[in-house]
Amino acid sequence: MSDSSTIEVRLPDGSSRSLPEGATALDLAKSIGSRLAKAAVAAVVNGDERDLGSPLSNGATVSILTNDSDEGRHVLRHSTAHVLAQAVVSLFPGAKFTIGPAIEDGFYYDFDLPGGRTFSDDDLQRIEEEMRRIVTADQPFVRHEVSVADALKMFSDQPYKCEIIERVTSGSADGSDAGEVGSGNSVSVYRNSDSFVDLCRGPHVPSTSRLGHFALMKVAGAYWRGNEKGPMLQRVYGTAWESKAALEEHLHRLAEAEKRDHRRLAVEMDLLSFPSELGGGLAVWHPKGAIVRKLMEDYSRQRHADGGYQFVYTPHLANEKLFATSGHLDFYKDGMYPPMEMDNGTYYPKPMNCPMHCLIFKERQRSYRELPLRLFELGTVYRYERAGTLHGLLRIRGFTQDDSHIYCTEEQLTDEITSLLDFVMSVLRKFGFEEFEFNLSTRDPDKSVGSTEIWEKATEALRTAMDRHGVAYKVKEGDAAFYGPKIDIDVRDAIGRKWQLSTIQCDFNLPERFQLEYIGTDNARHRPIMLHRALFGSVERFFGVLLEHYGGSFPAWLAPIQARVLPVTTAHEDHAAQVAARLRARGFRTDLVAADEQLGKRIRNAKVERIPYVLVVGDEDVAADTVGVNPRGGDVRRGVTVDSFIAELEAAVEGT
RNA sequence: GCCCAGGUAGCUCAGGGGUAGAGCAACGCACUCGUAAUGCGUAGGUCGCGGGUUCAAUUCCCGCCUUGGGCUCCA
Repeated sequence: MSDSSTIEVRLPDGSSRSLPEGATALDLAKSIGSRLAKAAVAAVVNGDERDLGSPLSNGATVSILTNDSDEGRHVLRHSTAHVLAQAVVSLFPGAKFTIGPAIEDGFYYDFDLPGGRTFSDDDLQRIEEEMRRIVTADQPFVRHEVSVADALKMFSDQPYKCEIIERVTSGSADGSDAGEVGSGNSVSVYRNSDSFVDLCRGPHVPSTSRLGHFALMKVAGAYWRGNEKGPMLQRVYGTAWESKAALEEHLHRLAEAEKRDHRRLAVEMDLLSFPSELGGGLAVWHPKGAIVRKLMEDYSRQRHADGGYQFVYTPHLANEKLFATSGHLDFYKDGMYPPMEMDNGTYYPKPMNCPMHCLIFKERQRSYRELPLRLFELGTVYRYERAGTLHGLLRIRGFTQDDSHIYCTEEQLTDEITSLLDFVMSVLRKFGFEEFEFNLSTRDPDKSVGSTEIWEKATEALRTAMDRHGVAYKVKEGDAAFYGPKIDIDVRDAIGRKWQLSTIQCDFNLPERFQLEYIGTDNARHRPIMLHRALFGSVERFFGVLLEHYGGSFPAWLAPIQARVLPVTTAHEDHAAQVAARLRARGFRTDLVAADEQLGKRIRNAKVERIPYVLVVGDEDVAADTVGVNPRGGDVRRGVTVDSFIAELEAAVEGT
């Protein structure tokens, strides 16, 4: 088919196309269609991402990356990061630039500014203006392969780039370095003006004019290579999209997420607060937050009772000897509150409940007939989180785990984990989560206890359980806790964000340390295996996630107030009070707001408070024993009998 | 802990070297109203805390506390 002057390339749909020899990926895109050529940002040639300007070879399989695909946006963002670096280098002579990858929804670039200078918000504006100038200048991104020696010369005034080059070529690079430059004896660089060249593996868009729908978002500190002891760099975050509309949509999504911020909603809805007098990372629950929390906890207790768990309570403090035995003082001391001295002993607030549950197990001799023994506690723990990491309810210092420790035999392990997966998903579904992702964390040989055999057995049990369920999972190598492998379960919330909530962890360390034993059928002593598991994880954190998931509009069964009764005028207050009393008698959380203000205002207030049902009673309702029902997110219905509303509310509560 | 940005009335925020302002909320009065903000009035602040510069600091400078965004860490 092809002679010396044409080449043949294969397209993703299986078809082939002839092109003149020396044709580039862009030529290919143009030959397919002008719209494709316009949207093209890079190409995938035989599985590798390449610039559009790269010549194609005969027989290559080629697909064009367009700017509205994830991969295409990635290229777009990476190129925009380069423009950011170029702008900073031109505005801040002497600035050292380090790395600047594309990330979810955007990109960042880290800089080391001369004299430890930092960026201000004004700087960000100037940088953005300079970036727009560069985009308008339509500078081509031109790729060059250069030898390591030449690259080192080229970047002689850029120590961070030299470090990356050296690490890559010495083979000690990790993934992020390889991502910057590629690997081998030569490195690739991209030049897009006489004054700016950056080390990069590519690919990039053909020219800066292909960019433009971007915004710089914020400036933050970041350590070089993420190392706390390394230099603190200035990181500029930005976002970039293929079109103005996509950029605006993204900014809109951010604004929407901000409206759902659980800290904002917690104040607006009077749910809880973090008084500074109390200390960082410690919350107090106001009545409306407390009722929701109680409902969550009651539900959890009910499900655990149904699931064969036994409830226990343990104290908040323990003698240091307990945490020495459990190993927390060896492995977890940095995460613990400082000790207090009393009665010639040293006591610590507990960072976990497991050691105390082990004491309960150990308190008397156990038989195999008791296993699996499932101990459950809503146990409040205290962890010393570093000040800069605290974040509303999502990261706090005092929190309550829906914590359980299951003691079982090796043979029971797989079954137990299998039923746990059901249990977890069933409980989470009750809270409106439908999408789950599973992660299996395996052993880190440098930070683990226990024999290889038992790690393998436990990991296998976790795998088997997930396979039985047919759930897909990702493996995170080396991500396990020191005491055993685990399954972490992420959920997607109503606006698609991912939260890690539940965890199921195998532990063969604590049974060892506490010398836990049971008597088997063979009348001999055996060591049980222990499972740690939490569904909410932390009740506080789960509450925060729920608040954002529902955007404050709790379903009827969880809403602090389920129905509010509003008399149209003071003349209707008696009837309104009767309606409210009837609802309360049926166990519904109901209140009444008297006619001191106009009806419209009171309805508005109820809506702002996200109350599921607003009931209006006026003359007609007094006469007919009815209410006007104004449901959240629905239409007003007049003349509904109180009894039928009660049935409706009952159904709404049951249904969720 | 480190980098950046904040801290002004209960909340959201404006202001700015000459001892402070709005909207909402609160309170009072009038209005009694059928589905998302009635009107008028009153009260409310050591402008985060401490120090410095100045005739004068809420404003400028320094330190601390605290909140938020990141880094690191993590439920």
